[in-house]
Amino acid sequence: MAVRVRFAPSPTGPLHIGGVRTALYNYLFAKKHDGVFVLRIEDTDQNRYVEGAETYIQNALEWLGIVPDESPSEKGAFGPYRQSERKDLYINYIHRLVDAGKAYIAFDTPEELAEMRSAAETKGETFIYNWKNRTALKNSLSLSKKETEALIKIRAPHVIRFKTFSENENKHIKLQDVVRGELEIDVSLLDDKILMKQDGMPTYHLANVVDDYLMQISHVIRGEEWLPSMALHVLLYNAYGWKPPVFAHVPLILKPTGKGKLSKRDGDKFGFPVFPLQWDDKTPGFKEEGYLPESLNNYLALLGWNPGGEQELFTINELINVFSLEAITKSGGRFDPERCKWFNLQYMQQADSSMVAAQLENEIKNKNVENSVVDLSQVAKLIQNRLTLLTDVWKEADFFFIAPEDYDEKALRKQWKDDTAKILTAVTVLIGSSKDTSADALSSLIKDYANDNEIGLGKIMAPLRIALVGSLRGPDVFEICSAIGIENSISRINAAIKHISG
RNA sequence: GGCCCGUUCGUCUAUCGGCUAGGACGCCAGGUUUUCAUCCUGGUAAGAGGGGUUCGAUUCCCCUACGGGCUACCA
Repeated sequence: MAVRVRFAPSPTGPLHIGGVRTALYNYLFAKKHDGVFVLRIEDTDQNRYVEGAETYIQNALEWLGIVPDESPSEKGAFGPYRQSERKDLYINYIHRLVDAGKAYIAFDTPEELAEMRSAAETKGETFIYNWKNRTALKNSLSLSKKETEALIKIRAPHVIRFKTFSENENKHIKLQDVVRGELEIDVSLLDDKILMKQDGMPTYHLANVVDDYLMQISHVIRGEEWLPSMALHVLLYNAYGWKPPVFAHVPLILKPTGKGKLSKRDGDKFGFPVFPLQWDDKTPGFKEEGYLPESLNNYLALLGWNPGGEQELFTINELINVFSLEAITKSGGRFDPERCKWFNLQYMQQADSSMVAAQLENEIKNKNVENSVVDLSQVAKLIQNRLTLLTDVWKEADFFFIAPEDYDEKALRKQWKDDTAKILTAVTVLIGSSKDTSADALSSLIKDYANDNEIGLGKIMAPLRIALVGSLRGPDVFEICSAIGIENSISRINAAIKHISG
């Protein structure tokens, strides 16, 4: 059987990190089996539709490299891929169920239902619209055919409900889930879910089942929040006489600490992104925070799935190779920002340094910094292995472009001695006369000088660094010297001497 | 409240009845880097509790506890 999977978000906001992982698993599974990965937009709720969300979802998947084979923008043979554009189709399928006596028309208003619910609650009971009370409520099962037709004729607001379970049927059905194994569900406890809303749009449940069937979806890989409705979905497949797909419910991603599902607010609270890309002006995404998509994929893949070995770093192709639904974890996983960062650090170190140079160029442009002497690709190579996030570049390289204006007090107290000014002045003379300005040449020049004059290298290195950088940080001093140029270095040293000693 | 799912170091996880319970993140300690970061080495730390089944249970079953999800004319 050909593998066809789908990722089916609703466009109610930015794609969440949990959604990203679900999409990733679908993608990996599809690619592993030479299958097709479908993106379907589930926009049946017109009230919750958010402008720009669909575009966001597509952009985010593209950034991550989890690109669908079929989607609203990448047409396939099973479109349209937006549920709002498939309305007529659903109506048709819903009426089939009504005609077959497997669904019915209900006239109860939301207010009436809410009232019954709260009435039941005050008695300590739960109101469920199902086989026990459906004949006592206002619907085509309790009303006569004439009454029903009359109501339809005057366009009385109504919904269509699924006759989930009837008294003479088997109460228990068995479900198969790849992740969880066999589940036995008492379907007499289920309610008669609404298939078509008052506005004529189908609900998620109906549209989802019909689309998965029509789009020939072979495996449904989705979040665990759908596990409770799996029985209903299987019942719907049965009602149509369709063979259900294989189901795999993946565990949820939980907050780093505390309780519950990871939410947008957690990102704000703990200072890490929860969306792949920036959504509104306030909330930067993983991209803007300097995470690489490969690293996010790698981290997320391993949060809730594990191939069994001790390997941690996987390219996307390696992930595709070893991915299996059976190896998905059963329990929910906490999102660990620290571990996520560690993965990014690994990928930063392996990245092409031209990416670092490009980022540097952006920063310089954004900050309106003048630069005519410093070679960006040289600096990129010097700082690359010091970066955790791509956006760390400025933090690690600012001093290459901007001379220090003040100097670290603590470092000065410890490292700046009475004779430092004299020694550094000698250093300026030395490097100023050197024809070879490579880091190696400067290094041996200074080391020879220290040797010949019996000056401890420590008396030179730390002050020199302070003079050039402003504090005790950064790559090798001579590399810095060489990168910013001799002229520049000398003027920084003189400025420091003037500022500190005199 | 009802229904469903889950439970191995703080976190992500390995183990598919026989282990001194392995790895990774984090943390701690050393080392390299005459700075800082990276990096290297070592250390820290776990089978929720109680019953069974078995020669033997982290692994299989039951109960309890705890955690999570669902319970909309939302997905």
